[in-house]
Amino acid sequence: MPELPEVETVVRSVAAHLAGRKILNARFTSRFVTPGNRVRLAERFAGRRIESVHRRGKFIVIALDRGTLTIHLGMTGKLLVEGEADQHTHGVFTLDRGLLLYHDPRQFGRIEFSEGPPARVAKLGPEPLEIGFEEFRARLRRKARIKALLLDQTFLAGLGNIYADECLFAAGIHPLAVASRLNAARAEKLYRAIRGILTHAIQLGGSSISDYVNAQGERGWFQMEHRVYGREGEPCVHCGKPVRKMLVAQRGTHYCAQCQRR
DNA sequence: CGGAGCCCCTGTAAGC
DNA sequence: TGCTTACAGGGGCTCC
Repeated sequence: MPELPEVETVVRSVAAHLAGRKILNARFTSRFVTPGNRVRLAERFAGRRIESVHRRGKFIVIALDRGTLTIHLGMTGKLLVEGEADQHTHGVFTLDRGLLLYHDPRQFGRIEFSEGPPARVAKLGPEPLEIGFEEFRARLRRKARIKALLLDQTFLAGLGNIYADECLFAAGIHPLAVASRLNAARAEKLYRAIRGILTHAIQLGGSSISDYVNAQGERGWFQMEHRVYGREGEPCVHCGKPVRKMLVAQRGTHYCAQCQRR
């Protein structure tokens, strides 16, 4: 489940490999990952030079000498700089030195080309690691449940289900708490939790729950630090009560009913 | 505006 | 044992 720390890790692990490279050709095989005319899409990339690789939210944004290549990993997407194509490889970029493979069994990811800045990226909210506390607090003035808001990419860009649960637990805030009713102290706890957890997770190379790996095929280690995600029924690390799971915004939500208050 | 529900997809695991 | 079903969740969509 690539969220901000995983995508950041992928970007860091792929940047040196891609910097300055020329795309000789591209080939796509999925009507889901690359909707529309796949041959025409591939033609857009042929001959282009890669100028930079950045992350914005959960998007990988690759600036070309003309246009932009934007990749979203969805649930099971992987970018790999080595290895061979198999039945789940839906994108192959042949470079003037080496290659870039896009692997995605569930095909929830997307590979897109845009002339200018990608439209999907323009709609994203602020970066969680760049936003200041005052702006964060101002954006919390919404009637939505805090968990739903954290998952909303127009609120903040990059949090997903795992880190939303971990941040709320660290801040002692119940997933169903109404965002606008969080006082300044609790809002600041959440703000610090988001910064701390994302930073720590990036340092550990992200969370490898099932099959997430970086571009070199290496796993992350932050899953060892999860306090509530995937721990339903296990004792809370603070109070010992069993970690509970419920559905919020159609997502499995892990929390401690004792430690997290509305 | 907010939320429920459905959809895209496939590997894995649980249930019968 | 083997088949069927549920689940995992990022994001987009419609409807209320």
